[in-house]
Amino acid sequence: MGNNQKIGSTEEKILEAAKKVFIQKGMYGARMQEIANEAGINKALLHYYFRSKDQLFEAIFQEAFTEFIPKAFSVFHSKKPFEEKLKLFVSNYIDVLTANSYLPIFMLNEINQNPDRLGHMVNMMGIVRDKVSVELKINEEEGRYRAMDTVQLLSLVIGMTLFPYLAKPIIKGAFSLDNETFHAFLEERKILIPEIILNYLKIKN
Amino acid sequence: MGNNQKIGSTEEKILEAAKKVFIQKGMYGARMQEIANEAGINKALLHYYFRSKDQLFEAIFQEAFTEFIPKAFSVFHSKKPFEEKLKLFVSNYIDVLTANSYLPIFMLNEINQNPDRLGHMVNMMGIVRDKVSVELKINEEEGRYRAMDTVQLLSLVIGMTLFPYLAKPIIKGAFSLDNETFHAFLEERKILIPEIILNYLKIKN
DNA sequence: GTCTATATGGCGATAGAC
DNA sequence: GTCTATCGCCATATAGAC
Repeated sequence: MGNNQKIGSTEEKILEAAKKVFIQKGMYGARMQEIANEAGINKALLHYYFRSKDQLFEAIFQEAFTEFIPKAFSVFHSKKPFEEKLKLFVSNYIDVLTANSYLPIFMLNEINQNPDRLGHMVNMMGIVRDKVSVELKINEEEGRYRAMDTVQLLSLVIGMTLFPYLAKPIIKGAFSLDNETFHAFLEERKILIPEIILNYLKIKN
Repeated sequence: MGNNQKIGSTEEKILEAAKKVFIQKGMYGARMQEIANEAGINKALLHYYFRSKDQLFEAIFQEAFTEFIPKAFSVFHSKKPFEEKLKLFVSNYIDVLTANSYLPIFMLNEINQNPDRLGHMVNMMGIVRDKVSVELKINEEEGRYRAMDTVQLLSLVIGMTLFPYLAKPIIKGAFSLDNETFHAFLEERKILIPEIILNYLKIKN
């Protein structure tokens, strides 16, 4: 393992091109010819490096899974206080998503069409839930937070954070936001989302 | 216009089958043969009723758009107080989604791959935003709510509500929820989501 | 490793009998 | 309206020269 392919190597050019086309068109909409064009090479070379379209797709999909998701959830493994973790997660997640804005809808769609692809993600999310559970419990027992189900909390935060990327064309179209305004809209959520959640969790004196 | 095709007519059987297959596999993953099998008829009949695969797809897509979306957002045209509208919207939206749980990921994905398909939705969402804006403004001026951007509010509520349907296999898999538990999880959100939003909006005395 | 040329199969679409 | 048979294309995949 390890990313010690030369930068600019043919294999890497193929992976870049395939990522772009697969994410844009999906597994069935993508064409091997288009990937070859995008990579500036011949169609037959794709089969030389990756035996089939399926295997090329799987390489892209797994790469997204093993790099993207862990990066987004890494904060939960730190030792910071819960409120800080929450703020950092949202902020960090928004940055990662902004840099890969077409990845989420692609991944969700492919997982829905073939749930077998879930793989390791299941374990990772389970660990995140357990860690968050412990912190919620402590805060609850010490009278700072109200009781709240961890799965609800996580899915609310992730839902709020992720949605603008999934519905980007709808939001931009329906509310006539240009790129700059849309970006500002996303940035604002780094503050807004933790604020809303913490405001609900915290018991007022 | 008008749904006065006989129930069980060939055309309706085709539409049912096409809806099922297109939603499951997407535009490019779907096969005309599979739709024909699902409808219990011959492949050639599909072309007799709908000239091409594209036109059949468009029929399905537009039906989802013109029935599903307006139903979900109809509450905002009523005269109830804002808090009630919010609660009804979330509750009603969850019911509509539960009855069509594979529709959202399908629609979002197809819109992302071809944003031209947005069509009328743009106008409808614009109207919803304007109505909500007015109500937020009144509540703000009368000192009950803090100031909040309408697009943020709408996208937070929709994001929280929609997300479990988009990530259904992930949530069920990662947190090992069976069907019953997952359904209870969804029901709980009818209360939770409005509570969180209103708790944030309302200014405490 | 990289290319051109070609094989192979599948899919959307049509022709034409009934 | 509904079927069977078939066309024509295009996409994946392979063969084989360089």
